[in-house]
Amino acid sequence: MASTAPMRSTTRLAEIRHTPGQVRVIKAALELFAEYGVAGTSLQMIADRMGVTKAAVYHKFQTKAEIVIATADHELVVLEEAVEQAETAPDRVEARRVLLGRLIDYSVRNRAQVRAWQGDPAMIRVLAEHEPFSSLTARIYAQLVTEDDDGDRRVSTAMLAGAITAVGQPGLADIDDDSLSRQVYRYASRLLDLPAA
Amino acid sequence: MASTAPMRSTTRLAEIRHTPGQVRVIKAALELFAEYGVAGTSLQMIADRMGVTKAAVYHKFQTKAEIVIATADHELVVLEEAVEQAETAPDRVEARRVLLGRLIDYSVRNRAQVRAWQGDPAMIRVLAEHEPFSSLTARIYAQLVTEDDDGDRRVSTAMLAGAITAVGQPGLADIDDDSLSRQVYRYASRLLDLPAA
DNA sequence: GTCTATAATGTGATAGAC
DNA sequence: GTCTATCACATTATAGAC
Repeated sequence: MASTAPMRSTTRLAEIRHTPGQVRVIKAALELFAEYGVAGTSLQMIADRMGVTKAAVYHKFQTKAEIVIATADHELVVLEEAVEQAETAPDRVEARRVLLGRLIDYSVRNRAQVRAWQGDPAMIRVLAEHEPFSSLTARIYAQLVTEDDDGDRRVSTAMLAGAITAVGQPGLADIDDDSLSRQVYRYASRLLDLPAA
Repeated sequence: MASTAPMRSTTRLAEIRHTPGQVRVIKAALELFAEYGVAGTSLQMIADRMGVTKAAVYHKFQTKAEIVIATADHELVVLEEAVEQAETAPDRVEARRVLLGRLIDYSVRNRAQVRAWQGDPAMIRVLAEHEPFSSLTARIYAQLVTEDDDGDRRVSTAMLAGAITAVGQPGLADIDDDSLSRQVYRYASRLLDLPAA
């Protein structure tokens, strides 16, 4: 938050490095996870989409869990940047505006992935034991929810998260990114009692 | 809707009958789907939870897809009743109030399942080809979205669906059903421009 | 880095006895 | 209704050649 020391993750996601070969695996895996879910995606499917064999994939990552974590780390870098920017904002309201705007922007521009992700039990299971993720989540919530909040803001924040990730619904596919972002931001501001932008 | 003929599903979900043995499979499957996702749940896991063998499960349902559909049908009966009630409401606003209230009530009281379900690619894949489900979805949206709506209400309705299903988030587990329902209803009313109850 | 080949196990599904 | 036993195949993962 703006007024207290930011909670630093022990590992900064942006510092995690992947080889070009690993990034190719990550991109293929991300598409498939969005389409079939983590549990519904096999290493054979990843290999097929890359046009190589399973053994070639295993050369870059030793287990499937590692691939899941790598895809998460790769995507969450954007959210890490967003929360870091919010943590330097001059006041709480501005911090929330910045963070909210970037969360929505990211979600809209990665609709399919965001939708598939959140709620995927296999992904949740892996991320729950992944320190950088829990740390990042805590930082985001620290910006959006004040410590003395009653149930109200906790509920509205949870609903906000659900509402934002709803941008991936098939029925909204024809709405362009900018227009959708603007509308989502407006409704999200209502939920958080923020003045509309 | 109140003013036009309701779109009838070719099959009424409430008329689908399951044997007691089938219902036991459905209950076990629902728990496991919520915990591991559809793709992450094997027939062996279902059998283990029931304390029987796989063959005993196959005696009640011939394929895994049938189990998935049966769990959906079993749960969606409640939503079918809700939309049927809304369709007999005297006007649109009242219809929306009724439907929204029942959707929220159902979601809150079945938090874990609702959260796991929506967004599970394997579930979506099966339901997409399942006529009673697409028919039911169409009826619900017909109540919540008017035909001449611009993007605005489509977006707010999508966000609403996401927001409601967010009640399953772990951080809200300590909030009791009634209190959570009330708060969600209040925020949901804002999104739909309904007068607060 | 990528391949073929293979191991060990899990999967959906079936046959037939009780 | 439930069981044991089994099938054909998919799965994660490894070994070793090129």
